[in-house]
Amino acid sequence: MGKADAKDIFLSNIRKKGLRNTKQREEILEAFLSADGHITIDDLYATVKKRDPEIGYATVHRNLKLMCESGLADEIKIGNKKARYEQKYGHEHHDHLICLKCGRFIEVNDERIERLQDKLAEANDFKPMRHKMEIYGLCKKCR
Amino acid sequence: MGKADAKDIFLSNIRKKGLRNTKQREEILEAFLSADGHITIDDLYATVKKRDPEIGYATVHRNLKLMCESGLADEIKIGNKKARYEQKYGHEHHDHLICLKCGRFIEVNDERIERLQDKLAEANDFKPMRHKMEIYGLCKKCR
DNA sequence: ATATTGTTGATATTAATAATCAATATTAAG
DNA sequence: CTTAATATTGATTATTAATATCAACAATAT
Repeated sequence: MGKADAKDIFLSNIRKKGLRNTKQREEILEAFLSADGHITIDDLYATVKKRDPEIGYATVHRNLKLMCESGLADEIKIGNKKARYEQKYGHEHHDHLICLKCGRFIEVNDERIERLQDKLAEANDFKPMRHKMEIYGLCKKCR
Repeated sequence: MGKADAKDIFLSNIRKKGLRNTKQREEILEAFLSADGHITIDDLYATVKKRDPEIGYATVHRNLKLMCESGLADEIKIGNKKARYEQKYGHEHHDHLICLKCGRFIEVNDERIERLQDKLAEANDFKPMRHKMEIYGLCKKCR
């Protein structure tokens, strides 16, 4: 579950689509895998820019989308705010508690809830594929 | 839980904010309370326009937001799609199963999940205020 | 080497939402 | 009823985030 594995996955997905590898692609991937938390495209762009000031915003945008398609990144959209991205490969599924005051994202997971969600879907003749659960409120520091 | 009550709540909230009532406001509220399901601003605008072609889009937009603030309407944002609004007053809290193929929204509720969500928040020293749970997949017809 | 075709980076476009503002309507006060 | 104060409307413009466009360039296969 190291960075190397994630890179391999990305590369093989790229190839599968008939796409090519480039130094920009590698730099952006490397930067994303080194980042943690829930970052925006702007955050990643700023990081990448430090290493290579020649890289453009569009390239970061495109490649982040590509990482999502490859299963390495996950997009989180809250209202009309900018989308945030988190690592997916080697990270367990989780949901979020989101502080309305400081904006902090707390990652949580509850197996019982997960099971009940599946049952709930089943009871409605619905085939669940993914889900999103966000609890908004006040975190430890802000309550 | 009739329409009249909802209107009273809206009116009193309006007044509390030092705002005024207008015929447009009443028409838009009436149209919203008569609509059902998960409608967009455009949907509501079209309905209102039939009764009174003079009413502008901005007015519908503003007043729908005002209904949200008054607790009569709830906004549902899915990705970058247009926001949808549903009635809140006199309607139980519920979550959604969303079909990825036909776009259908199925309203669901599970008390056990609700309780576990509260416990989950509590276990993280988090004060929950509202939450969103959406399960994406394929509905009965599309699976 | 060279032809092919995907990639990049600057910029333009799209789409949803919200802000602006002059004309108008509502409300309270005299 | 009249008037002053101020909120509302509706057309338009501005803002914001996300994505598309395209000429110059780079990666790949032959």
